[in-house]
Amino acid sequence: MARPSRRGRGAITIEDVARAAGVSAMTVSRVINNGSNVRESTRAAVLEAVEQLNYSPNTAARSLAAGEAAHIGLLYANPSASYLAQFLIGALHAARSAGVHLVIESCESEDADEQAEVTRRFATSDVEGVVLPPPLSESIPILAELDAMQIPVVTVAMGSARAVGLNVRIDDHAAAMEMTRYLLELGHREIGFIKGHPNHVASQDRYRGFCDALNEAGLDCEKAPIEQGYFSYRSGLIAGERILSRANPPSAIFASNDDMAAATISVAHRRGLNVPQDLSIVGFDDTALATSIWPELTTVKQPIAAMAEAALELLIADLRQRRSGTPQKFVERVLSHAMIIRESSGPPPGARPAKSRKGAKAS
Amino acid sequence: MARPSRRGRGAITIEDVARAAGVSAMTVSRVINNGSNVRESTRAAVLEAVEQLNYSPNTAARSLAAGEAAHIGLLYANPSASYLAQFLIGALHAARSAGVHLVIESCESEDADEQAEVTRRFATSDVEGVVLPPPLSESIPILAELDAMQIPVVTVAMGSARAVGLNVRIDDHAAAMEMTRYLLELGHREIGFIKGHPNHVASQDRYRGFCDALNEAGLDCEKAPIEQGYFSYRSGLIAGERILSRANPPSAIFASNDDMAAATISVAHRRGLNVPQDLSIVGFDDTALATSIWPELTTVKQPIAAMAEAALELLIADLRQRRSGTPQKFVERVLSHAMIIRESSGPPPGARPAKSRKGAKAS
DNA sequence: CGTGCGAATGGTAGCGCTAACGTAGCCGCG
DNA sequence: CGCGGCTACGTTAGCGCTACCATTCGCACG
Repeated sequence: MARPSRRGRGAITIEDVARAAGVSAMTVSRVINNGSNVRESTRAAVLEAVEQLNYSPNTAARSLAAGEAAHIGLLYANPSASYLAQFLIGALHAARSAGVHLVIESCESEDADEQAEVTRRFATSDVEGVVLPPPLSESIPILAELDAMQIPVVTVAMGSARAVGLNVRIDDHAAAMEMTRYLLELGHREIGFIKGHPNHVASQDRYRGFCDALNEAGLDCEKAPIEQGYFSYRSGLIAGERILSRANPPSAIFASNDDMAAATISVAHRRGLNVPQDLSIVGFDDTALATSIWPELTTVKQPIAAMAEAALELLIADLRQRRSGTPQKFVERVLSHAMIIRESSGPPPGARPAKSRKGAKAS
Repeated sequence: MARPSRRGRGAITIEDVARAAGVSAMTVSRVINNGSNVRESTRAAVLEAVEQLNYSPNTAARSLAAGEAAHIGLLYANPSASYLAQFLIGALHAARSAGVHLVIESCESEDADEQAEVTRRFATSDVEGVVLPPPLSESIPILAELDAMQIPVVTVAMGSARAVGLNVRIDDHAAAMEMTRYLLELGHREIGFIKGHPNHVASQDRYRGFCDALNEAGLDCEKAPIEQGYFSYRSGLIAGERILSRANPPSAIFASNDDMAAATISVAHRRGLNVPQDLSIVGFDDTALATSIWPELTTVKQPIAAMAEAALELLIADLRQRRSGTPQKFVERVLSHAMIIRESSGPPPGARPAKSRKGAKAS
C-alpha cells in the first residue's frame, strides 16, 4: 500500500519501472506508447512493474521530449449552457490523459466576417488543432478559415454532410424515430412536431426520423401539426402556442430539443392543460433543463461528455498521424444515444392504460 | 509580422530571447517569473525582446524543470449546470496560463462518508491542490478530509465562516440589499422572499441583505411573506405557490436564485398572472436559465468565470509559497457583482409609471 | 586601500521522457 | 560460411526550462 504517487520531486519515474522490470527505460517507453518490436514476455514484465509501482508517466516530460502538441483549441458559442458543461467535462478528461492543455474561446457572433476573424486570432495564437462543438460545427466561415490555415479540426454533432475531416455524432435520425415510435406505442395518433434550427443538419435528421416513424405506422407526416422552431426557448413558446391553438390540437408534441419542449410545457400550463394527462411533451438532448423543470422531461440523451472525449481522441490521433506523414481523410464516429423516459409523457387522454414502458434503451 | 509561434519543434525559446536581449537564459527566466534581483534596464531589455519575438514560455518544460504542480483538482457537485460551465471556462483560462492541468471529478453524493471516500480517492490520485466550487465549498466532510491530507484547498462562494485557508466570493449581503432597494425604488411595498438552502452561508447572507434593505426603508422584514426554498426548481414551485396563495399576495418576489425565480414565474403564469405587470419576480446568480426563459429574469450577476480564475490563481500562489516554506494562513478575495435588469421586474400594478432604471450597476 | 557583503548575472546540471541511431543476436540465402 | 536483413533491445543526446551555486561587480566600511 505504498503511495509515492504524488507528483513533484520524488515521484516514480520511468527509470524506476525499468529497473524493476530489468530492462532499459527505452523499452518501458516503447511498451507504454505503441509497443512495436517488443517481445511478449518483456512487455508483460514491464506492464507488471508499471502496475506494481503504480507508475503514471509525467505528461510534461513526455510532451517536452516528443515536441508534441501542447494545446488543443475549443471554440464554442453558447449552446445550452449545460451542454457546454458536460462537453467541457468530457474534453477535460481526454485532455488530461493525453497531457494536452485545453484552450477555450467563445465566438458568439453570427456574422461571418467576425467569426472568421475570431477564428483567425484563435488559431494563430497557439493551438495545434481545434474542436468545434455545435452550433459552431456547422459554421461555414469558421470551417473555411480553419481549413485555409491547415489546422486540423474535429466537429461534433455535425450531421453527416461534410465527408472530409473528423466528426463525432449520434444517429439523430434513429433517435427521433425511436422517440416517435414510443409515442405511437403509448397510443398517440395526433403528434405535433417542433422543428429545430433550419441551418443544422441535425434538425433535418430529427425531422426525417419523426416522419419516417409516422409513415411506418401508416400515418401521414404531411398532415401532422408541424411548426418551425429555432432551438431557443422563445421560439418554442411561439411554436407551441401555434400548435395548441389549432382547431384539433394533438395529444403529444415532440420538440426537437429540451428548451423548446420546456417552453411548450409552459404554454400548456398557461392554457390549463396538465402534462402528461392532457398532453404529452417530449424533448431531445437531455440537458439539465430537462430535469430542472416540472414535470421532468422525457427526452433523448446524448452522451455529450463521451462525444467530447471521442472528439479529442480523434483529433489527437490525427495530429500524431500527421506528424508521421499520414493524414487521415475522413473519420466519423457515431456514439449511441439513449431514450430517457420521465414524467412529461404518458398515454393520450381517454386511452385505456397501456403497459408502461420503463427505463432506457440504447441504440 | 513574423509568426513562428506555433508550438512544436522550431518554436522560439528562452535562448532566442536571451540572445536578442544580450543576456543569459537565466536572466530571462528571472524576469519572466518573479523578477527579483534584476536591474531595471535589464528587465526592460528582456521584456522588449519577449514582446518583439512574441515569446511565450513552454509550459511543459517549465513544469518539468521546476518539478512543479502539474495537476489541480476540481471537485464539483451539480450546481446549476450553467454555473459549472462558466466556472470551468474561468478555471481553464487560469489553468492554461499557469500551465497546470485541471483534473475534475464529480461528487454528487450527499452522504458524509461517501463524500469523504470520494475525496480521499481523488486527492490520493494525483492532485496538488483542490478547488471547491459551491455547493461543495460548504461540505464539512470534504473540507475535513482534505485538511487531514494536508492538501491545499481554495473554496469558492463559501460565505465567510471559515477564517482559514483560501476563499473567493462576492458580497452576497450587499448584492441582496441592492436588489431589494431596487424593488423598493420601483414602488413595491409588499415583497416576498424565497430563501436558499439553509446549509449555505450565502443563503443567510442574502436573506440578511433583504431584511436590512427592508428595515432601512422602514418596513418590517418579519411581516414580509417569506418561504423556505432549497435552490431547486421544485422547491421554488412549492415556495412560490405558498406565497401566491396567501390572502394578500405581494407585488414582487425576490428568489434567492434563478431556478427558484423561474419556478415562481411558472407558478404565476399558471395562476393567470402576468410578469411583470401583475407581479415582479427577480432572481440571483444570472445563470443561463435567466435568459432562456420568458420573460428574462432580472437578477444579480456573479462573475463566475472571474471567481474561478481568482480561485486558481490564489491556489497556485499558495502552492508556490508552500514550496518555499511560507504557507499562507487566510486569504479571501471578494469580487464585485452586478445588477442585471431585464424584463421580469417592473413597477407594481396601479403605480404611476416610475422612471425606468436601465443597465447594470457594479458594486 | 583591502575587506566584506549584497546585488546582479552567468554556468552547469539536471527534470523525465523520447527520437534517432547503434548494436547485438538470429535467420536465411547464395 | 559470410553477408544482408531483420528483430529486440540499449545508448546517446537532447526537448526548454529552472534550481543551485559560482562569479563578477559595485560600494560602504574600518
